[in-house]
Amino acid sequence: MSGSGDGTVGKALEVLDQVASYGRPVRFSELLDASPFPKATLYRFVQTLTNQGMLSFDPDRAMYAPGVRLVRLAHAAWQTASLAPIAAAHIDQLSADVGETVHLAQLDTAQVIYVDKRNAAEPVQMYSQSGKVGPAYCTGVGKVMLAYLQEPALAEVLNQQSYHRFTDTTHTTPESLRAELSDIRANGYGFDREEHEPGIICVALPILTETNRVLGALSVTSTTTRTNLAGLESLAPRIRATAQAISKEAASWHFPVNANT
Amino acid sequence: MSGSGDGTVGKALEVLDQVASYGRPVRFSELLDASPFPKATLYRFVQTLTNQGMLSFDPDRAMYAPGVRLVRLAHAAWQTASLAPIAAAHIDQLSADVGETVHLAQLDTAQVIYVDKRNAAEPVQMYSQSGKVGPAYCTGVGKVMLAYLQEPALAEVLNQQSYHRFTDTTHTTPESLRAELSDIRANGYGFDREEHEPGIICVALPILTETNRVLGALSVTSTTTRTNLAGLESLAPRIRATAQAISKEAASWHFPVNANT
DNA sequence: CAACCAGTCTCATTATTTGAAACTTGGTTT
DNA sequence: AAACCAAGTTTCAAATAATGAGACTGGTTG
Repeated sequence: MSGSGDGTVGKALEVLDQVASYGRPVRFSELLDASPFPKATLYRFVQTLTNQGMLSFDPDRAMYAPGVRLVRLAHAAWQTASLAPIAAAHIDQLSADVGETVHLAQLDTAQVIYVDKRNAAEPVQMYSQSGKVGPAYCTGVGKVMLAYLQEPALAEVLNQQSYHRFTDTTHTTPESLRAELSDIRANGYGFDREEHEPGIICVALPILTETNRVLGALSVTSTTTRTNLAGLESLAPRIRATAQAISKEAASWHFPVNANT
Repeated sequence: MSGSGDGTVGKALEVLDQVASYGRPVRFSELLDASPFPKATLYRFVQTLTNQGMLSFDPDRAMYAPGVRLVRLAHAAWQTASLAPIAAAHIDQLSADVGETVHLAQLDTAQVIYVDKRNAAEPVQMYSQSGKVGPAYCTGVGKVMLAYLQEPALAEVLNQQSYHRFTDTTHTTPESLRAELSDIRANGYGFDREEHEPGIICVALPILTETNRVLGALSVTSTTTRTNLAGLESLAPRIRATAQAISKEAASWHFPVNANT
């Protein structure tokens, strides 16, 4: 009942995603080869998106790329809908205190989107860092967000995971993942046990509303050469304080809904 | 023949823009009041966009905001279609050399989008800076980009400007603007003569392809208390060098279009 | 409890999307 | 220079999806 199937708009956005997925300008024919749509249909979508500014077309090379209008829209999204502006000061502090890399992530349907990051060494967030995506089933931030999803949605999201085995600790079935999710709910935090990349471990905590809806997640990442899970676990209370501060600020932040007229 | 009129997709994107324009979460009824669409139609658009992840809906407050999917798409756009990644090193250098604020902008139909910025004092680009928009007719970067637009498009873009008088040097008619555009073509650079904000002046140069298509623009901004137009004019050759370096790099950057199969 | 309002849903009508196929363009082969 | 080929563009009747007035629902107000 969802996925990529609502009407013409859904199909057009599917095309947009496809173009974005190449990470470089693409030819029409390349898109066509990989597209479920017939030539004329795909062509019309690409035309429409282009003259809407969602795609840009380089006439010299006959190639399409994501358009600048997206940059404008994303600015609005990042400012309004992401936790990043609220969280910025808090994660600065957190990163300074723990001396490790901090990630701030949100859930986009079945994927994790990193909306901000603090590198312990080089404490500067760069635009190009925001917007990166990752799998939900094998990252710390992904799992803690899944753990607090409500049931109709959770089942669907679990189905959409790829369960690709990156390392030998990666979850490869919805069942084993589900089991860990209830552990996470019990503890209030979760780990990445080198499930995505060997040598990389993290602790993650969810950022929840008062009604326990998931807003996002925080993680502190390190390597097995510098610390271990117990070491990271000891940071959980400190991270929780940050998560709660962010949540509290988010609750009071929504624009004053002033009385009508 | 253009504007916001292509089919269902165009209308849906119009709604998306509308939501983004508030800069805060909005109620359905607020959107409805300001919308050309009838209730049921607007409702369907908002639903579709929401379950596509282009909008997010906060069920606690019954409000819509731009969705995180946009952040993901914009990452791709910024990386692939904007000059920012290519230009970064060049504008670092430029900003250091001239000791003033440098802007990198691109044209989104009729508006200017700032895709990167270097502040002389605090030399760090922040995500939240990228994506800001401004008027084309009264900014340095805007005018130099308009100056190199080809005629069918130029006429249309000139029509879409608001010609709001911000200061007493602001252009208020397409004609006076057109006149300045030909000066700009003659010189190869343009100024902002306090047209947007009193006390703020800048020099701007276009970034062009070999075929003279507009890729973007660079500007160096200062204040009337620190310098004057002549002072800024003397920086033009230095800025041109940067613009050319960026253009050259952009030309060779497009992904190697490797032979098929 | 009646009136009201925001938000949601229905369904016959209407307009738009669809896509096979034909055409155009520009480059390459024989 | 004719024939060929691949990429991109346009056409048009049939199929499908969008439209929007109005009905419905659930919560709030006087």
